Amino acid sequence: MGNEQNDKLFTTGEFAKLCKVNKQTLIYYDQIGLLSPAVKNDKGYRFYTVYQYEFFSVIELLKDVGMSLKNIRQFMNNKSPENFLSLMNEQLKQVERKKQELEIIEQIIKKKIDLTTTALALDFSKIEVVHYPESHLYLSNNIQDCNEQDFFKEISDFIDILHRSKLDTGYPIGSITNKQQVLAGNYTNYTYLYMKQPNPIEQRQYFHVDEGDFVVGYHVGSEEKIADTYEKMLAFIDAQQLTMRHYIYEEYIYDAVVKDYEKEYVTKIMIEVESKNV
Amino acid sequence: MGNEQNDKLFTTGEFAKLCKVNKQTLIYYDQIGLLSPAVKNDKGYRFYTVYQYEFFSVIELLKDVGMSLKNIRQFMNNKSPENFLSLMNEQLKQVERKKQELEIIEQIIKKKIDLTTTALALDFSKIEVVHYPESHLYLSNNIQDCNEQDFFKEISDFIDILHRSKLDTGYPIGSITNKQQVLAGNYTNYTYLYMKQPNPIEQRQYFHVDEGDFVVGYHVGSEEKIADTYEKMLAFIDAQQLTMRHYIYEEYIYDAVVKDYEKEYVTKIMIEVESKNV
DNA sequence: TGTAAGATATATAGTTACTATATAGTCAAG
DNA sequence: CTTGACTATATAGTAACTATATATCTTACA
Repeated sequence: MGNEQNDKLFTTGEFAKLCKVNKQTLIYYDQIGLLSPAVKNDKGYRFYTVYQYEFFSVIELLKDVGMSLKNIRQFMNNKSPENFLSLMNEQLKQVERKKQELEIIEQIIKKKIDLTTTALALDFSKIEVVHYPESHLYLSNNIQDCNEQDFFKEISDFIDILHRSKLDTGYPIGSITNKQQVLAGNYTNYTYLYMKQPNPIEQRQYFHVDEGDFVVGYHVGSEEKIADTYEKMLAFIDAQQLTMRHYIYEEYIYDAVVKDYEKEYVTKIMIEVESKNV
Repeated sequence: MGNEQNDKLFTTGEFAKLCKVNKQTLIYYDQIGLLSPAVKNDKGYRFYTVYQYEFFSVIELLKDVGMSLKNIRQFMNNKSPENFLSLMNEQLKQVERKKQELEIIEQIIKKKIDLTTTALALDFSKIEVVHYPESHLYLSNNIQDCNEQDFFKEISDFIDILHRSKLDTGYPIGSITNKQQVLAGNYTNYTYLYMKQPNPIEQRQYFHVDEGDFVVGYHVGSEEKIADTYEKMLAFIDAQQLTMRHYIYEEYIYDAVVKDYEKEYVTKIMIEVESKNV
């Protein structure tokens, strides 16, 4: 019958090397009844066959897709080609979900790289008029004059939908204030929260920001003193013979993620304007 | 100054709801110095600001890419736009790696679904001639007449390369025996191990299995009695006036992954043949 | 004003899937 | 017949939570 390599019994150490895992892991798998050696001699020594490698590699596969050892064991105690097939079909769906998640994470990371790169080149002391193309925003409910309770509920709901509807694009959460509030000096009584949607593919309705001119300035420091920056920007608008349109947009450029102290935070303020003489 | 929703302090419970995590998780994050509340009153009560949400969501992002809390904390203790940028660039690469891994897992699962579906429709008692197209195999070193030590080394190396070169296609590990051994009755003295490569895109050199006829049979039960099945198949070859060509291929159809007992395992045997009268 | 529900806090133990360590028994070579 | 390399079990440690027990605090209502 020739030699019988495939009858070779592997010791725990050898099999661990084959599987590229710690020996203790195999002992653990034996203990929890997930993968027991084909043979155990009278001294308690474990011996594995080469056929158990395929078994081990399926465990690895299922682990990689996120299955718990408990669930893997449950399946392994109920082996059949039919069960394996339905398990694999489930796992295929799971892989699809994971791929989608990674896709979203990738987009978010790319956007954060983009935004941070841009931010590093900015001069925060400058106030200027910038022409922006049309953009689409996903809005929260109206939060103007909200009390604390309601504000908590609204921001909570907003973040909820952002996640559930996969609308988190990596842009910062911005806020919209309307002209009346700003003119009354209520710079932080926001009307909406928003997140920019660069690819508004869905049927969902978005808030459209028209193409046009914006007076753009940056506030460095905590929100408490944002009035100073607003006043400078309003003076600039006056000097430039412009008029404010309906909304003012605020977005954090640098926040707790990249700066330690509130006094280093940077808020970008965009005031929608038009020429007075139009 | 209007109302100050954004100055609202969230209690641990509220902030946990906002972040969609267990309250204990926030306490844990505080304990390990990863995310501490903006305010802690004299009673030890924790209060978070809305700005800390962005911080939390970046932690979640980094966790999702596989970073440990320790490493996340290390970054968070060293905040700057520049560091954030380089971290994000690293994580982007990490996401690419993860996407590739998922791609491979997906292919393996799809192949296993394919193979199992096919297997369920097979009649294991039939011996027949099947025409197969050309195929490409990734081969182990020659393992003929190997002793146990060498066999361990070779199979270990083979599996190593399979993983490192991403050649695990989800097909079973097969074995090749040559004609001489089979004619001598040494059915299990294999010459090579192999894994089928359905998409041989690389520059790597593969073993080419020529298009042609194969006598295909199935052995049900442990390898010990495989001689019986081989003898039946050899008789079939004789009866059909065929001659064996150089190699015989063996692959597991049902193994420890889908069957509990060795006596239920199924091996597919493919004997390369040609017509005698050619 | 008192009290009870519901929140907060700390401290500790449990979970999963390992991983490391300590101690003791076993095997194979020289 | 001993030495070194292996095996075993038992136990503790790790990460990142999660649950539970006990105590304190806040708030809403009678």
